[in-house]
Amino acid sequence: MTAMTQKAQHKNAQTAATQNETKKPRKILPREERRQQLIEATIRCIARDGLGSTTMQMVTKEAGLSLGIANLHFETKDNLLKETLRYVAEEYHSGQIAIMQGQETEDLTSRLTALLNFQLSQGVTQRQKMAVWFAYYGEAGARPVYQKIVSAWDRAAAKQLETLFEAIIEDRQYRNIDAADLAMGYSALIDGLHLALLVTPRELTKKQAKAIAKDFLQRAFPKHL
Amino acid sequence: MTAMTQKAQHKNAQTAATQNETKKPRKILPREERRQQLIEATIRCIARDGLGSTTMQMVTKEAGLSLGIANLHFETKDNLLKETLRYVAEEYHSGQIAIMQGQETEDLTSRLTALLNFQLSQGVTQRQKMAVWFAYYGEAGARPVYQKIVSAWDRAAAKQLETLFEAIIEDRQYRNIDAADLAMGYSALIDGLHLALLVTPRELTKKQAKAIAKDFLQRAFPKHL
DNA sequence: ACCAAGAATGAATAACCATTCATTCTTGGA
DNA sequence: TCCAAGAATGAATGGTTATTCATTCTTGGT
Repeated sequence: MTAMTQKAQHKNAQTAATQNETKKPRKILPREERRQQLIEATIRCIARDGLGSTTMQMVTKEAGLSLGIANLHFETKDNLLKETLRYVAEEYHSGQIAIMQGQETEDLTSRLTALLNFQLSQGVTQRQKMAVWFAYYGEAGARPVYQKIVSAWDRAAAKQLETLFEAIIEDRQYRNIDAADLAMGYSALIDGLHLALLVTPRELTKKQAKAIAKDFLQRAFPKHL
Repeated sequence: MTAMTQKAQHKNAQTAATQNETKKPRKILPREERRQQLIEATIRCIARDGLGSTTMQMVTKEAGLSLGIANLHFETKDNLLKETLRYVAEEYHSGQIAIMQGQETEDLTSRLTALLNFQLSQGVTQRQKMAVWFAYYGEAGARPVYQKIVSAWDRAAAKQLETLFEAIIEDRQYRNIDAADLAMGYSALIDGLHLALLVTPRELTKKQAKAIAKDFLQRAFPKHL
């Protein structure tokens, strides 16, 4: 390492994210923008190659940047992965919560269908997102940090769903229904459908998944659906 | 680092699996026995440390054996992981199938509850098993091999469940129920409950999970449950 | 136009890990 | 009892990866 670094000329530089070309015009951007860029590259890598075999080299190349940049903005790989999970968890859960407590409509039925449509929407059910989601769940058993990141959002969403179900039960006086249990069951059903869409997409279309989820709600709340 | 790594003598040797003691009596066993021993050690490692950070060193130490033994019996790490998944998948799915097509009872209702009790039994829902299960699902998006290993069993179990539901529908002439969709919904619910038991065990007991699954079936087949 | 601050780069480093294989040990058959 | 077959061991190897940091480049303020 005493010798000068003579980098010679290798200028094949393919910046995958935004298709650049022959050279490499170094660009300086604000911290937050770079972080976002790296998080999104990380999502793409995890979806394509799995959480286990995603490397810094892959992520930074996917982002069209240099190897050292991830450590510059996230300190460690571990941090980058945690921030990526945080981003995906926040996107999904805050979307749900917004619908459930949103003022757009007081109508309980349409709020319910809006929730269902969001949970099985194109945006949420794209392979990329679901792959990331389950990659983290797969490691959650061994990494309490991941559980902690998700659990705060998760609990909030569960609470909201329970409240919504309680309102529906009250609205038309359903009998022998426990809002908490039903909410847990519905959430589990949605998770299970996401998993099926990811692992066996041949056996289940998104349309079918929606029909199945709607069926669940119809059986529970026949007076509303 | 050109010098030899002279880590001297560290003979604390703890063979975690079967608590051995001071020395190390080498033992020779038939191939199948060793393979099983290593698969079980692998399961424990994946559950404890995650699929991503499970190393050969950990697995062989967990089994109380030497580093080279896994390669001796499984050729590669990749193979060991595949065989481990195959073992877990077979155990779970063949258990289900045995119940569904078993001759023990012709009674549809008790067959249904037997299935449910198995799917949420102590054996199936122990952290160790579920952690392995979801660790593999997490990588399935990026590793078609894993999908293939599970999919054959999965399809068989799905077919059986559909047949069972068809028989139940026929038995008491339920109307407006699609056996295939309902079977898919039920399977998704069970998967989702397994996930919840793994990731948020604080929010869901096994008893609760059983109640929720039974609830689903009761709503679908009120004349049977 | 110029320059200092600091953003970006990537070669080098140090650590880790799967796999190999020379050697040691075990055991069933003679 | 003795020995050959082959099971088990673990140090060594080669490849991969996260992380560091000296160097280069960009840009906003003057």
